[in-house]
Amino acid sequence: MDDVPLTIARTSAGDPARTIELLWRRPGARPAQRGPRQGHTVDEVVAAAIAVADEEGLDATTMRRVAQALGIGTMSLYTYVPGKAELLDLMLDTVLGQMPRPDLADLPWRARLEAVARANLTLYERHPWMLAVSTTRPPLGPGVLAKYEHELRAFEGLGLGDVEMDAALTYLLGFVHASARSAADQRAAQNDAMTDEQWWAVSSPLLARLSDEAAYPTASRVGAAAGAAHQAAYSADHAYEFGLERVLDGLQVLIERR
Amino acid sequence: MDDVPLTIARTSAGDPARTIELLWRRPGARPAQRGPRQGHTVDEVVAAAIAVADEEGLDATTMRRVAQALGIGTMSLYTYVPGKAELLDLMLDTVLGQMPRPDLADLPWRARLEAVARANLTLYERHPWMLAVSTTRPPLGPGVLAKYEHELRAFEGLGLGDVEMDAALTYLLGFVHASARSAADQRAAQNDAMTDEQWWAVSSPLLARLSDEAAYPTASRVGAAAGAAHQAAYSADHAYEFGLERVLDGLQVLIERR
DNA sequence: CAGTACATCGTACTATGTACGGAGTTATGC
DNA sequence: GCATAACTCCGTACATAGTACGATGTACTG
Repeated sequence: MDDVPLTIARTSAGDPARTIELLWRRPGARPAQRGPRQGHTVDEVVAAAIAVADEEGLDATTMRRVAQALGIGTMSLYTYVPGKAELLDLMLDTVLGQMPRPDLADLPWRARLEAVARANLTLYERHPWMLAVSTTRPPLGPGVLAKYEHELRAFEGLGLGDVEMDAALTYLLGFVHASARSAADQRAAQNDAMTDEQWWAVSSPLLARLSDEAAYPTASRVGAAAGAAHQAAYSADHAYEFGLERVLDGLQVLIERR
Repeated sequence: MDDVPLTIARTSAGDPARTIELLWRRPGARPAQRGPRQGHTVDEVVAAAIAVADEEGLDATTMRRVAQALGIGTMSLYTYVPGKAELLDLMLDTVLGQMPRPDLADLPWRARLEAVARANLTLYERHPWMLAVSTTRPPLGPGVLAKYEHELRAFEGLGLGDVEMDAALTYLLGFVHASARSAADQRAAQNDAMTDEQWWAVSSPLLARLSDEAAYPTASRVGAAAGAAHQAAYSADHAYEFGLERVLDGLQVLIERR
């Protein structure tokens, strides 16, 4: 505990110290002593940014847009956060901190892991913009740490070593992230539904190619079946359940070796 | 085969027909009949863009930068591709099309899947910018289709149904993607290595918080172990191997039920 | 009261994608 | 041969987004 090389990574190209300082800010912290009082708090800024991102997506979440939501000038925003990247870090940490964290201790391990996975999937559904954030390791803010603590607990008592616990959690969360991406893409594709004639306009060169060469027998067959499945409401959640079973079975093999 | 609802999704907000047309362009296709001949081909444009992205990252791969690499004016680029999003689609399809596709038929199924996974991981290592592309389903170009065909073949003979094959492949590729992201983040963090005094400046508020509250017992313990592991060269490939074993074990449980 | 700290925010700059139209080149049809 | 149309190249200008910089106003300190 006295030499904790907890990995510190950040999306921000700014000052790491300032990012951490903001992440771990306290409500009663010593405010500025002179000059006018700020009209908002960092919490309010972050909340406004999250609301805009949830409602309009990350592309629309510009400094101008967030400032507008708060009723302040764009450049005023920079008195709260040093830059956009830091704002993103704060947004991420905040939504992670807001996740429900029920006590899972009495559940069997598979149910615990399922609960963790489901909570993460729900998080992505509620905040789709998170998928557009590229880092797997945000800065170590209170939300990140509380989440990590809670989720690691789901792996306790399974006979895994510390590094294995981290790796197993990473594995589970990686799967959920991939599922969330896939589901989001599918929703986007459905929202872009094409008319039949548009579809034919797009597809005719493709179909010609497929017919000419029969170069893709397996892909044609499987793709057709998968495509048909994807038109049904079945798809995203079923794919998730399939994958989660694979994930849990894979972990079960490991756990039963202990 | 006569009503192939192959899912068509795209990163482009442009004309889907034009995207597909470009993806499936042929070298000997009928060129323009009038006006000066183009100085480059679409292939050359895409190759230049890939080279820039590989070398400098996706953020640096601006239309201006690609045009400069080709020695043409920025706006000339638009006579080859309608926009940046389409260029991205073309880049993606091209690198997928360039993947080696050895015949895996004589290998046992786990080795086949390992080969598929490793090829995908290598692809991300060679083209890290791919991680910044958000879609799980690029447009159906020749590269995407050839890759899909090749990879599905690795799942043949395992007793899986068509939809299951697609889901299993999705599951495997999702894992690889997550691993690639994690490895890339780690490389980035190492390249950002902080001096000891920078580290203390950043970490002291964090350590104070951890010490004050002992609120994160598991996270502290596991995070320390995982952090230490991550400082070693061990980490990324070991995490990948750990996860791949889980993936394969999880699939094995399924396959052995058939 | 003068000086300092601090909040607000307009202006201007950099960077990026691309609409638009001018200039030049090549083919077609009369 | 010429007018017209198709086509390539590309400069200019515009919209958008992040943010540096400094002017203005407010509140505290000695």
